[in-house]
Amino acid sequence: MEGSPSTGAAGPAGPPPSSEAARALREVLRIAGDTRAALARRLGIGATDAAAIDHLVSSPEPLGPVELGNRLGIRSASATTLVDRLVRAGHVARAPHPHDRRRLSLQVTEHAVGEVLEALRPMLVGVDRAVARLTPEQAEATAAFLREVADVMRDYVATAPDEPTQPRRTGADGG
Amino acid sequence: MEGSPSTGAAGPAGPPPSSEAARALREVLRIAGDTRAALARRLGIGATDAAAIDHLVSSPEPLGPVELGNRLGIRSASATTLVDRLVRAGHVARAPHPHDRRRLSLQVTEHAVGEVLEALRPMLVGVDRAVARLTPEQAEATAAFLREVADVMRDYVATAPDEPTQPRRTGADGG
DNA sequence: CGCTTTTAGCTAGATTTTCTAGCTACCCGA
DNA sequence: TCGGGTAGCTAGAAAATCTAGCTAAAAGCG
Repeated sequence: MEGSPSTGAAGPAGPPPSSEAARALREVLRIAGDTRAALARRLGIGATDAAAIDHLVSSPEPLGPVELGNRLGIRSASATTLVDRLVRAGHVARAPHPHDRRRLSLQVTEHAVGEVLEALRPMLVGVDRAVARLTPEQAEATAAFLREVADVMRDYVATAPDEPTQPRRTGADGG
Repeated sequence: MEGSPSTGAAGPAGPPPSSEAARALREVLRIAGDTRAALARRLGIGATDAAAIDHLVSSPEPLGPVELGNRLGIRSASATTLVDRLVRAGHVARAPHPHDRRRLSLQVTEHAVGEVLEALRPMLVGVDRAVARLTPEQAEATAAFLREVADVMRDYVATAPDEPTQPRRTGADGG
């Protein structure tokens, strides 16, 4: 995510952009971060809650609170509170895991899925319209490109430190 | 953001996917939301703080706390506290606006820009590598497609409500 | 110019969210 | 059966955001 700071903040000696495609992609990634907050506002919930529902509905296998917290980058205790919130709001239900009695299988309610789809519709419609403008060959090349980008981002997220690199300082010490 | 629940959760009778490209794009958008948190962890700051720096470095015109808060979807009071944090951490400096003495022009320090670029490098390298695999024609089509997607998302963010659609309930009332 | 309205930024106190620390129940391998 | 590791939860502390309201400066208008 996060755009191209060199052109925005550096002086006139900044390096030339590698390509228009890379520039456009970075812009997409930057705004994509903002769309999560926009979805949360449309749903009337917090950004983390919206991200949690997003993960739950798009994961091929059911998740429990701890695994959900890992994907969101929050602690297990925070994940428990998060799930409490989602259950209280009627977005999620706790179900037992079929094989492991320690675990829970979090189920997004049909109502919540419908709400999310409805809130996302304007964007999904616009995306489909953009896709429709591509020729089959262009669509195929774009899909392969995007899958590669997704792999890169997945790896970026996975290799991020589990904890902050410094103990989250509140005050200044060096003046 | 936010994946394609219909194809993931529906049974075998679900509608065919609109296209591989759309599916790949939705995956990219979903993961892009997570990369913001990953960047924040690498920088040792909060997700909002990382998003703020991102906006500041990629905005063509300088921003003040209030406008920054608008783009992040937070209140002006929270934006003041956010800027306090960033200034304390040495990531941002407050500078006077040249024409309007009410306003501030927030400047990202060179050190912070360097840190962000360093933290993003693995992803930017991977993106550039993916772009390099495209032919010039494919790159052009992809760039046009991504610009259109960015426009759609910008509009999606802009048309989101300023305030939550419901007063952020904490407890259940019907149960 | 003087007056009113609007805007940018800030402070104070309350609310919400996440964190650290630690606990129980359960799975798995020796 | 025993011991290590994992999933989920609770309690209290810390951090982030919010609401309400303030001052100063710009902008509009007689």
